[in-house]
Amino acid sequence: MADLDALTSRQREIYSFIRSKIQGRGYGPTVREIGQHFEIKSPNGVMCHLKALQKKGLIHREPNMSRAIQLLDDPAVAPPLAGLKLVGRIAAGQPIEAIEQDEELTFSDWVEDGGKFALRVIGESMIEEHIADGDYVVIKQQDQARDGQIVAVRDDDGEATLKRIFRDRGRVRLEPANKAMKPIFRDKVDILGILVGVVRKY
Amino acid sequence: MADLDALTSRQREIYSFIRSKIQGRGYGPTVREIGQHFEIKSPNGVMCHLKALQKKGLIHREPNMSRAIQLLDDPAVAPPLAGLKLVGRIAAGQPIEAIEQDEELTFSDWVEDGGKFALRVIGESMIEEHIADGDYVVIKQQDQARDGQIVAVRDDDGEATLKRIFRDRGRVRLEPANKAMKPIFRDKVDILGILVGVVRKY
DNA sequence: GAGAATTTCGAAAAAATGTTCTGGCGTGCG
DNA sequence: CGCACGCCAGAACATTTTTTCGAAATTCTC
Repeated sequence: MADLDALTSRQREIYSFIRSKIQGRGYGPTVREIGQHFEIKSPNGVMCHLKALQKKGLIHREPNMSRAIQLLDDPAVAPPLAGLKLVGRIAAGQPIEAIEQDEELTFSDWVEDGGKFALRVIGESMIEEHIADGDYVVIKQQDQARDGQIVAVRDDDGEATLKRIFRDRGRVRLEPANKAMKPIFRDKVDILGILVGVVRKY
Repeated sequence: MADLDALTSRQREIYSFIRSKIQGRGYGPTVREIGQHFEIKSPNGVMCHLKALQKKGLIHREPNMSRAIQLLDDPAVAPPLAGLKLVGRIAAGQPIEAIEQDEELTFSDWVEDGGKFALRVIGESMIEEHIADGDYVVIKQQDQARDGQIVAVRDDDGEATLKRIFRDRGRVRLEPANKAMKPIFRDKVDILGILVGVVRKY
């Protein structure tokens, strides 16, 4: 990635103006449009900045062509990963924005890789695992599971159910995480996938 | 969405040429560029098609401006939402892929709107709300909160802490969701935001 | 077949746009 | 201080680009 630090503040302004135009309406600004927005009365003033941006590798231009500005590190090509800034600790007195955030809470691993789906939790059968009624569980599709894993299985009635799985002398034991409920035993179960995440929305 | 069926084959060709240019290099073609590509020797030939496309509502043009073509049903404006298929019930015997999925579990509301951040939960203070150690909470930044809401507040030591908030005779009571812990009272608290989501990854 | 819509050509006018040159102002640096 | 550099004004020029006018071939419809 091109280092934005090497830009002057003016150049950064102009760069993001160009970007906003391209993303906002689908085509970039002309030299004069840029000048008008920043109250630069001479096209040459803008030309200087464009040349600087070009030299620093942020944009590419075709000579003698109107609006022919390409953004080189185009985020449209590499769409922003769906993520949230992960703020682990809050330094006293500092605004949140100032905190160093080198981590992100991303959902791309759930969304992009495929082979996963979500299921809305009904009931309290996994409440001791802190999976509550109304939560969503993210399930990775696979038909095998190891002992002790939490799996989504297809129940007798065709509904999906979430249980911890154990093999028990040739049979399968499905154990809820709720003392008020009893484990169920089956000779064979239809595993839909294993639990990889929980999401709750308020 | 505009019905592409109403287009002649020529118009469809030209429309997708414009689209490919915009998406490929970031700026659209000029009238002449379109003409050159389709071997239309007169700019007016192209103008006709552009006017037709405009009348049919597929593009928008600004008069007297070069390359000022906007695609109206632009899919780049509505990027694919990050989401998981939401499978509420599993029909017996059918493969998962075959289930009707009209709902999705999306994270775009957390990611796109801004003003939100994530915090890793340390400890068991909210365990009765089924927010466990190691979970991530999604916080919407705001400095006000209503009684009973779960909020992230900046603690004395500068750390963030998650508590349920109540106003109690001029003072603020912060109540953990854990019987083993006692509520704390403060004259004034620094609210970082309110809880809007919980995410757990296995 | 008449008429409308689609498609194209050719030429020319008008406007927009990119480019270059000259000059000026300020800031930081050796 | 001289000098490089960022920043901009103003004017002039070359090109590109849009737009219009007039005309025609083709296809489709009523």
